[in-house]
Amino acid sequence: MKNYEMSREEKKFIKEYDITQYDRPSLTADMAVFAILTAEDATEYRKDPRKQLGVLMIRRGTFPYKDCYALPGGFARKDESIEETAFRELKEETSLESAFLEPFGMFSRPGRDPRGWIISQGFLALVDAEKYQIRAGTDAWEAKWFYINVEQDEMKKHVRKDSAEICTRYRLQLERDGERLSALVDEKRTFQSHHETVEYEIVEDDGFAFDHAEIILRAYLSLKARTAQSGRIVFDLMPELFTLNTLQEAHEIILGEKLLTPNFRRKMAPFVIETDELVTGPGHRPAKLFRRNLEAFYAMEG
Amino acid sequence: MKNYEMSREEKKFIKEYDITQYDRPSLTADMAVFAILTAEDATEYRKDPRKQLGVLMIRRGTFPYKDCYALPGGFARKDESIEETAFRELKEETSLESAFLEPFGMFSRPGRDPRGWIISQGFLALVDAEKYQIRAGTDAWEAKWFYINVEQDEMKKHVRKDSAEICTRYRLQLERDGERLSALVDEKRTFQSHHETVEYEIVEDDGFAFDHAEIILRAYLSLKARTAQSGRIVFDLMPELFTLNTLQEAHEIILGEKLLTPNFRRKMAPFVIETDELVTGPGHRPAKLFRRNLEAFYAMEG
DNA sequence: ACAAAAGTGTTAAACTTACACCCATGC
DNA sequence: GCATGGGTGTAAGTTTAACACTTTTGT
Repeated sequence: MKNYEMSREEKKFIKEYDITQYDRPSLTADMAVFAILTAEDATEYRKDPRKQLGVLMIRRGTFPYKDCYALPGGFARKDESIEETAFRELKEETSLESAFLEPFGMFSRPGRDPRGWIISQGFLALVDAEKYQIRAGTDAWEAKWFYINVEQDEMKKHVRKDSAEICTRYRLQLERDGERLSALVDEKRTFQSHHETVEYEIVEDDGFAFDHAEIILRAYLSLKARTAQSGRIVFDLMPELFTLNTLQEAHEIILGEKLLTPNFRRKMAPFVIETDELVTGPGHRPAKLFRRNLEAFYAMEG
Repeated sequence: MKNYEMSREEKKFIKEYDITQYDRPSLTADMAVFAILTAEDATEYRKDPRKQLGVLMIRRGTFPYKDCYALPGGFARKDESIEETAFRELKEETSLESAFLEPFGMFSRPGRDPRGWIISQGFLALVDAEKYQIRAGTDAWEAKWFYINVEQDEMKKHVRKDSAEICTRYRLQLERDGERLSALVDEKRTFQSHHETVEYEIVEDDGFAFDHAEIILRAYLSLKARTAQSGRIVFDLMPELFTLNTLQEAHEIILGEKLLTPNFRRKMAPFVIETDELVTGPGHRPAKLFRRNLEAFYAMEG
């Protein structure tokens, strides 16, 4: 409901405006869909099955990058916003109706797609694996959950009086059922003339389509950063009811470090509400189920 | 340096691939350039001139939105990334060589540009006003600094057991030399089926081109959020040497609240280095100049 | 002298961290 | 019994928040 009204002159201008006279890119949305997966290791009595962070990949059936794995995603249409593209594609390719879905970066490096000038909005998507996992195996798009592993491989640091350069090499590895994708991505933070810039470069790539190794890495780093900050984001990986230990495991998997249980529980206490329900595990005390405390999430400033 | 090699078959596919068969958008980069401006109020002796947050706007000389104010920005070229577009345009339109420049959102709502399907990557840009301010008055693009004022106007909150809706109305006002632009933008956070979404809508718009009122608001909110979090970002609004009071004022202007000086100084102490230089002000003790402590910025993890 | 800004010190409250400990369960 | 995960308490250390206070300057 804008107050702006076009004059006749302006209407004429618009009518005669030829947008095709300029080069235009194609626009896609690519989703890095994460979930906490339960490893299908042989579990001994009393020992909980190990959990891991998983990312959803799609095997490409066509050129380019045929038989490589790519992120779910697709081309934007004229009559939708890029967020709508992302939701539509997520639904089409995974039949998931709802998920955490948030743009985290634009990928537009020249040459990133051999078909031409194609830019991509990267989305970070989080789903509850229990709700989803079953469908993944049965669908027709060759979707597959991979276990993801990111290691900080190496780091060079040059800090001088008024410039700095910090390079970090990340090793990204996806693995499942003997299939293995891996890549090395360099992150370069430069500080010069009092401003910081960050650049990424794919140094080595084995099995990923396009620049999707970089997209996955950056999605993961953004997930990790947000987990470290407030932890709120991790709730989006949980089902409606969850135990505090499940939540803690999710935090630990994302952060890559063990947390102290008593402290973790105290920190989370305001954001969860205890329910009457219990889950029994083999050989140990049953755990209480919790749900989100929406009021606490939205208590601030108001 | 990717390991991926194309087969002959694939090369043929690529050669025959016609990207023009699909609809494509035009892509622009729009920059919300912020700086701390010194208000040109008549200042009494001993009283420091008031400072305000400023945004750089450009008066449009052509349709559409002729005579409205728009953000600096422009169309992306085929052979550059969107970050390069942003830097190029910033330089072309403001002759600034360096600035903090970071993408913060993609704007792609259908109908946002009457010329057709045009999407825009929003950038948050921060510059040191002292370095810049002089050029602003003399350049040929009708660039102009506006004082920006954002008020949280109204808020509706409905939090139920498993859904929530929080609407906030923001009043955005830009003002300078008697010229005045204003807009109302609604923010709607929805929490449903355990996931949160955020939407923005321009409810009222007076003087802004396109959806730039929304872009400015979201850029400001992102600046404010990052200031509240760590405050590191505020250094990008400072010149090389600055007093702690200048820095504190910048924080206060962005956050819209007074801070306690002793606490602020303690918090900033690790990130600044004292220099020998002093600035004298009228009628009060001279202030020490500080510069950034890069080592502290990059001390973590390594 | 005095008003304005520059800058320091002191304390209580809040939060974080680390560790020690008890509980409930199924084999 | 015992290993495993579920769950609580407590004390030390650190950070934050609030306020009182001294210093230096130009007119």
